Amino acid sequence: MPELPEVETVMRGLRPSLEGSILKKVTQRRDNLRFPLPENMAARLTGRKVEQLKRRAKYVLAHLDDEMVLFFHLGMSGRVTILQGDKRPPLGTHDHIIFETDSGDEIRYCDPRRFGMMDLVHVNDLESHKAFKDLGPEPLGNTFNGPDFFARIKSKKTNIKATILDQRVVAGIGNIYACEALHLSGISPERQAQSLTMAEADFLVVTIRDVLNKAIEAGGSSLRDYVQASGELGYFQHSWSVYGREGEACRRCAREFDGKDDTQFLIERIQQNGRSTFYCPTCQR
DNA sequence: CGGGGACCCTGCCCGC
DNA sequence: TGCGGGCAGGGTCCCC
Repeated sequence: MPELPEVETVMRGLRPSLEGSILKKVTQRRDNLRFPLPENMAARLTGRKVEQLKRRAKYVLAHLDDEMVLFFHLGMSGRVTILQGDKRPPLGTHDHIIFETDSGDEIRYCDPRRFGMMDLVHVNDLESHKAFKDLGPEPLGNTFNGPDFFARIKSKKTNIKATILDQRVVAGIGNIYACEALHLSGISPERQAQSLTMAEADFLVVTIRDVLNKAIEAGGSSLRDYVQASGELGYFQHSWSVYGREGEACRRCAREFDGKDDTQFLIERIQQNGRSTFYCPTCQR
């Protein structure tokens, strides 16, 4: 689930509990996720103060007071839960790492499939780390823009869907928002990336930003409820335009063909590079 | 090098 | 009710 907007929401949700707090106790319940966890991670983190939380692509980074940076990725099934006060349900099988702060908050990192990862590196080694060295621009930052994006894709023969999922091209987009952005922009996921015109590339950049920003807003608005209710971050309700809507009427066509029978404009599902793509063959060209 | 497929792991849902 | 198959929002590696 966690794509850029969800990871941003998780990071923002963690800030009140972690920024400026001291990690009083860290419990590590297994020695690996997708990759081995850092040697003696719990001991190395205990007593450290978290100075600042940041996000890069789909990673949350915690800058510590000893020039080290703790960072994690949620993979497909990772979740973070904040527990406060007396409400402390028993640990589940997949609660792998638990952080307790000096103000009494408990943060649980849970990941059933263990496609997530966590690592601890010196701040000077961050950019050269395997996780970050090949990442493309942040889609919501200034370096992701029409001209640069167009230049990056102009020689790519692969389809545009796989291209915007490629973290080296632009960082943080996952399967849902790739489908959503292409739908909103009216571009077929099957188009070769190099076939996009400058105007189309430019518009796709705008729609990617738009889709991500709106999702972050939606996450932010449900975040307060989530933190208070269950403490669980990152999973909020959403109504997608195309994702998961195979066989249903295209909302974009329904708008454009207002008054006509919109049941003929149905969302289809295809496989691209081993993953499902949802799109409307009528309005995505 | 670019591109596509296999793979890592668990849970869930569906059809039989 | 049990079981097998397919599917899931991730990234990495390996081979062509």
